[in-house]
Amino acid sequence: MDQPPLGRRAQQRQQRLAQILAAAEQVFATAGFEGASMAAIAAAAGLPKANLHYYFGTKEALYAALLEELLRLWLSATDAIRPDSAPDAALESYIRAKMEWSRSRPHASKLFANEVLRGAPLLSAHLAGGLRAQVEEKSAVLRGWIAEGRMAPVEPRHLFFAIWAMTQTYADFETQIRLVLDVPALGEREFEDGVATVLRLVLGGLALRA
Amino acid sequence: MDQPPLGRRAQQRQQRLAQILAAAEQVFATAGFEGASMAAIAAAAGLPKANLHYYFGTKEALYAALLEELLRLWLSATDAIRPDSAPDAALESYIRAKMEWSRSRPHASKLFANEVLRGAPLLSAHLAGGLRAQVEEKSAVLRGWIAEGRMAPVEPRHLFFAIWAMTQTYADFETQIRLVLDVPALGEREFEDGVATVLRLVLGGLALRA
DNA sequence: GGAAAGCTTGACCGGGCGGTCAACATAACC
DNA sequence: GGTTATGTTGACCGCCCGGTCAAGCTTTCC
Repeated sequence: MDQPPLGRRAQQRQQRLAQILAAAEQVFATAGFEGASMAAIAAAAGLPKANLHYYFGTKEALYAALLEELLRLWLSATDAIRPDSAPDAALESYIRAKMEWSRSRPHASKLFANEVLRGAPLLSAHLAGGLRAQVEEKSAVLRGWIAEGRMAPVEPRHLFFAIWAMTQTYADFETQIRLVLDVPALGEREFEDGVATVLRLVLGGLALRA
Repeated sequence: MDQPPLGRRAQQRQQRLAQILAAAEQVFATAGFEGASMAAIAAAAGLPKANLHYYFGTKEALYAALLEELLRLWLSATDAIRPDSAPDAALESYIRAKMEWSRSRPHASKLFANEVLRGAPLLSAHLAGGLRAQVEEKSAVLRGWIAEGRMAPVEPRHLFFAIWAMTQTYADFETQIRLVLDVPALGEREFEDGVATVLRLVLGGLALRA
């Protein structure tokens, strides 16, 4: 919005903040809030520990800042679901976006999973607020499609739960999937198979496919 | 297998072990391994902390014992999937069993989720061993059904990932589901809707339903 | 150029953690 | 009943954690 010349100081500050947040995302995601130590995050960021406290104050504040930032991205994925969309194309686009998010930002997904597992102490307000409102809005669209006979009848909110679960599992449970598939890491192949499976279940289950 | 008379001492020992494991399951599930403290588990069990160490030695040993016990139950749910079963009945039975497990033992499911999120440091051997073998075995059954034209072609292992994700989400992400649905707790109604949704997606997606 | 404001960092602190132990209590065995 | 094996527990320990701070450094502003 407003960046006049943006002085050298402000520039370095932005970079430091991003540097710390990136390190925190990685450490928090795999260690959880309690398991992560400020020392470990500092080491991952290549900065002294006291520096993190200068910018974020407390561990919890750093964690909260990270969650807020990621939640903004997370909520912006349902754009394709609009009343005038074609149901199959809209859902396919949504599923592909979710899957791509799991692939490109697995740490973010794991971070959410950790937070929700813990009872979402810092996120419950957002879940009951912004997320719930968005689900209600998009559910209304789906109910419209169902009423018009354009897709099979389902409880739309539970459909969202199912889609979230199936797509995020490729990030959150990556370890398990990797070990069962006996591959060193999830690659193109695995994600393509995953997308194909999820699309088949959702589109097929909703009678949006031959 | 072998319980002769089973003396008073051995009886009390069994009870103590169960008592500690039950408390540990609850605390580890919501706090994670690092977040849980032996003091908290002891308090939940109504025993002094030193008593837990007498029976299990270390925190990690207690955690490992718990995981092993729960894994045994977890692996016993695929019994319905056999070559001579009807695909739709077998998968429906499997899904219902998984969903019931999420409902009756949410702590156990959360415990697994926590462990896998952390990279499964204590479970990776079992995942690459027993679980993988079981998935391969059951996948072979599904491939047989597909070859006979009794269900739509899918990568069976990814189908399992999808079913696990959809069913376990009702335990692991219970907080999120509860907040989005705006209910104080997940009850019969919510689980029935969940079962119906998962069944529709899986059976419909695999062309096992009208 | 000099003062003020913002940033960096090693050293330090109290508290809570997992784990230990010695002293005691209770059950089992002859 | 006395001896031994097993269970119980409060008190304690060293360690690592999140957080603080003062001293020094760098940029900004006049």
